[in-house]
Amino acid sequence: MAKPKYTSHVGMVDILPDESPKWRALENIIHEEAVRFNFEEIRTPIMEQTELIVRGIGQLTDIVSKEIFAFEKGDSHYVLRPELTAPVVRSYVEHHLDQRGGSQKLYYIGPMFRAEKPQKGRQRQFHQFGVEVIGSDDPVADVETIAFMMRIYERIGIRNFELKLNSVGDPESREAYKEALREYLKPNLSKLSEVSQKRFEKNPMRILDSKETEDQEFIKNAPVIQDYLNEETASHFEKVTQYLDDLGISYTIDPYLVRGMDYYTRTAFELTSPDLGSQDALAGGGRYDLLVEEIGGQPTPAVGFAAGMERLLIACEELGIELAEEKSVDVYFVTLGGAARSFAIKHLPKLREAGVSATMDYMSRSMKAQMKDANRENARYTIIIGDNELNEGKFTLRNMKESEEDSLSFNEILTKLS
RNA sequence: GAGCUCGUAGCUCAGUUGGUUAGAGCGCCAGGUUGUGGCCCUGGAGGCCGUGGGUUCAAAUCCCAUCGGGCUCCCCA
Repeated sequence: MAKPKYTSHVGMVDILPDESPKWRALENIIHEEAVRFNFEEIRTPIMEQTELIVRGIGQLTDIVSKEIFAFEKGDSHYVLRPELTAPVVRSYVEHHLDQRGGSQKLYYIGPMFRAEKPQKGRQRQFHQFGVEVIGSDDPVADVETIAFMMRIYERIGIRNFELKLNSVGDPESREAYKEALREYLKPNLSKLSEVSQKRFEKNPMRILDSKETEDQEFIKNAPVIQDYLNEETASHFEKVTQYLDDLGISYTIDPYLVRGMDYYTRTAFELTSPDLGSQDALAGGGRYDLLVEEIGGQPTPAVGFAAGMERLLIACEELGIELAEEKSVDVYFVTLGGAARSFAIKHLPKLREAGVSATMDYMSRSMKAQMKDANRENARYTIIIGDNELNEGKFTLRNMKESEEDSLSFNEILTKLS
């Protein structure tokens, strides 16, 4: 097939009419559950200042170092947002949302951008939904965040997954642990992979997350952060696990779980699914108690997660879960001749005002073609209008499923359908 | 950034050791039925065989390059 002159950019896909209903169904579920959890929606711009993303996520992360779409215009440095935690925190600080009182329970749905090579479950423009609870230190916030995430999958019917949990420590225990880790790795530093060596000074914990083969034997026997958590952090983590147990949410503790963004502290979690292939992370998140201050606000604890919507839909596909109902329309006007067409166009609004979805042929086609179109559109009823009907003021209402017809006035039809 | 693999109609795919006007199913349009959809029958439209170059009397088919898709590694949603 010859390539069309214009195509979408690599890794940026159109959501076509056959696909969009399931997206809307998913969005509706997220909005509904958010209401039940009393989370409020926040919408931020697609672009942010480059500096915010670099500072927020971390200079050395993969996201910032190689996956960002950035450009300049005049003196401004724009970046297409690769994730939404840093932008939401920016908004929180910029608009003093702390002044609304209490903790802010925010959620979002929207497109994100990362300049990666696309593959299954990975696009350059993709969609996430997520939650950010800003202002609470309480393990309840961690667990409610996780519970919201799990609730979405539960409601959709995706149950085949693993929730991995870890604590990456507060600043104090983290420093102690990093020191121990450096101490442990130092003798073999030159044997580690290049990436890991680069991370050694600034972020040795990411080494634990390494998939490089030469790193594995050192990771295997590395000290575990749990042994370095101070009392407060350990007790926070224990409360999180206890609440999760109370809720019947099962998880596995993975002491080497380290997430891709530098801002995480204490609770970290990740949800993976065997139905996804190699890009198996459905969702991930954790606490980021230092980020608000890093971005210029008051020291404020926070926790959140982000979930990939394409990946969720892939899992649905694998599991045979249909999110959207078949398309349909209540009424299709089948018109014969100009008078019938002008009658139809005048009466469409009356049906719609009554809450009945209604359409008609736009192409002046034969009756047979109109009936065929009505069938394709999955119309519940056709209203057939010709000269006979117009003269008598009675129209043929055809039930398409039952293949039964009635002769009724328009008002009778309106009453019957609304 | 690296590897593997695939590009033929809107979609899914045939196309023999290179050999005349490149095919099927589905979908689309029309007719069979001058006022009735789905099922059926008939017909039609729709192809620079991804693109460029090479080999050959002859290329969808062989070779090279290039672009695009899919999958994998890395990393992440």
